[in-house]
Amino acid sequence: MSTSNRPAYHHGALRPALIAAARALLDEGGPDAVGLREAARRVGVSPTATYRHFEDKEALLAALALDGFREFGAALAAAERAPEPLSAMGEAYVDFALAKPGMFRLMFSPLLSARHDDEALQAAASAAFTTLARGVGAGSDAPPGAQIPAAAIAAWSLVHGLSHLILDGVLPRAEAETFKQAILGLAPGERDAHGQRRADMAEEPR
Amino acid sequence: MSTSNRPAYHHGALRPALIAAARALLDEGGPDAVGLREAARRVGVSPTATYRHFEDKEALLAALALDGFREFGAALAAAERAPEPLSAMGEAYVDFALAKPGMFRLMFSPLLSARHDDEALQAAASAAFTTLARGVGAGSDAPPGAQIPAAAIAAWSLVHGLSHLILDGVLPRAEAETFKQAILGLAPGERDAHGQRRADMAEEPR
DNA sequence: GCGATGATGTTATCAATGTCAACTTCGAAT
DNA sequence: ATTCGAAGTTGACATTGATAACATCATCGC
Repeated sequence: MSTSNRPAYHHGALRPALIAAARALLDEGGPDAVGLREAARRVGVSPTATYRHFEDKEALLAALALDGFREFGAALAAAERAPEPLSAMGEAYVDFALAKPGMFRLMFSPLLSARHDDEALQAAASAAFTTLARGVGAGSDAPPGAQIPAAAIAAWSLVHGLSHLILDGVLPRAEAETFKQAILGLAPGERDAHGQRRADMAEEPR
Repeated sequence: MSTSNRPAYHHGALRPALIAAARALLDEGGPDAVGLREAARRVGVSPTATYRHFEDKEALLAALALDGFREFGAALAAAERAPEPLSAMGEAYVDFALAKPGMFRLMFSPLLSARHDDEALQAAASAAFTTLARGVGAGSDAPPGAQIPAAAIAAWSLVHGLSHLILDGVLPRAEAETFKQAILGLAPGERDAHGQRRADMAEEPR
C-alpha cells in the first residue's frame, strides 16, 4: 500500500489514459480540439510524455479513429442482424454520425486517409465498410476488392451525405429524424415525379 | 513615376491579394493549410497587416468560402439550364467537389456553419442551395423556408455523400467517373431488392 | 499650398502548440 | 545487488494566431 500516496512517477497506463482524454476532447470539440498538450494536461502528465506512446499527434488521432471504426463496425454489424438490414444499417450509420460527430469527422478526415501504412486502422476501416457493403446489397459471393455494385455505392453515399449535411448544420438537426425516415423510406419504396414520399410503416417504433 | 521603385508602404489592394494567396493555400493543402501568416508572407506584407482587412483568421476563411459559394451557385445554375437538369446538377455538384476539394471542404466546414452572423456568406450559401433544391424537384411553388421534399433531400444527400467519400479517399478517385454515372443513372431509374442496377440509357454520352 | 487625421502597415511581444534533445526515475532481468 | 531499458521530466525551439503601440501616407478642410 506504499505505492498509492506519492503521485507515482510512472503512470502505469498512460496510453489508454491519453486515448481516453483525447476522446473526451474529440467529443467536446471535434478533431481540431484534440491536442497533445491538452490531453497530457488532463491526464496530469508532462506534454512530452505522450511521445513515449505515440509517434506524433497524428498517431494519437489514428488510435482514436481505430476505436471509432471498431465501434462503427460493431454498430453496423448489430444492425445487419435486424429484420430489415438495409434500413437498419442506414439508420445505424446516420445515428452513429449524429451521436459521435467528432469521431465521425475524424474517421473520414483526410489526415487519416493518408495513413495507408497503419494496418490496424485500415483493417478496422475495411471491416466496417465490408459489413456495410454486405448489408447493403453487395452479395458475399463477390470476391473481395471486386467492383462495388452501383446500388451499394448509392446507398452508402445516401447515408454518408445525409450524415454530413446534418452534422455540418446545413440541414437542421431538429429535423434529423424526419430526414432519416425520408431517406430510409426511400430505399425499399419509390417516389413519384413530385418527390412525394411514401412513408414506410414497416419499421417498428422503439 | 517616383512611386514605383520603392516597395510601396501601402499595398493598395491587400484584401483581394490576401484572399488570392489564401485561395492558393486552400487549393494546395485544404482549409488547415490556410494561415494568416503564410498568406501575408506570400503577399509580401507583415503578418499583422492582415488584421486591417479581416477580423481574424476565420473571417479570412469566410471570405474564401463566400467566393466558393458563388462559384458553386454559378456552376449549379449553369447545370440547371441543361437539357436534363437533375443529372446535370448532380454531376456539377460532384465535379465541383472533385475539382476544388479544399474549397468544398471549407464550404461545409463546421467553422463556417457557426457563422450565422455573416450575412453575405449565408446569402450566397442559400442562393446556391436554393438553385440546387429547385433543380432537384422542390418546385418553385413551395414557399421559401418550407418543408424540403424528401426526394430533394435524398438527391442532395446522394451527391454530397459521394463527393465526400471520393474526396476523403474512401472510394478510389480513379473510379470517380464510374461512381458518378452509377449514382446519376440511379436518379431517374429504380432498383430491385437485390440492388441490381437498371442502367439508364437515356443519358447521351458526351 | 498645408497641416491634421484616419486608414493602412510595421515592429515588438504574448500565449499556445507540436516536437526534439538531454536528464531522471524506477521496475525487472541477470 | 547492479545494471539497463522503458517511461516521464525539464528545457528549449519554431511556428502560429492575436494584441498593443508606433510609423507612413493619402486626402480633406482650410
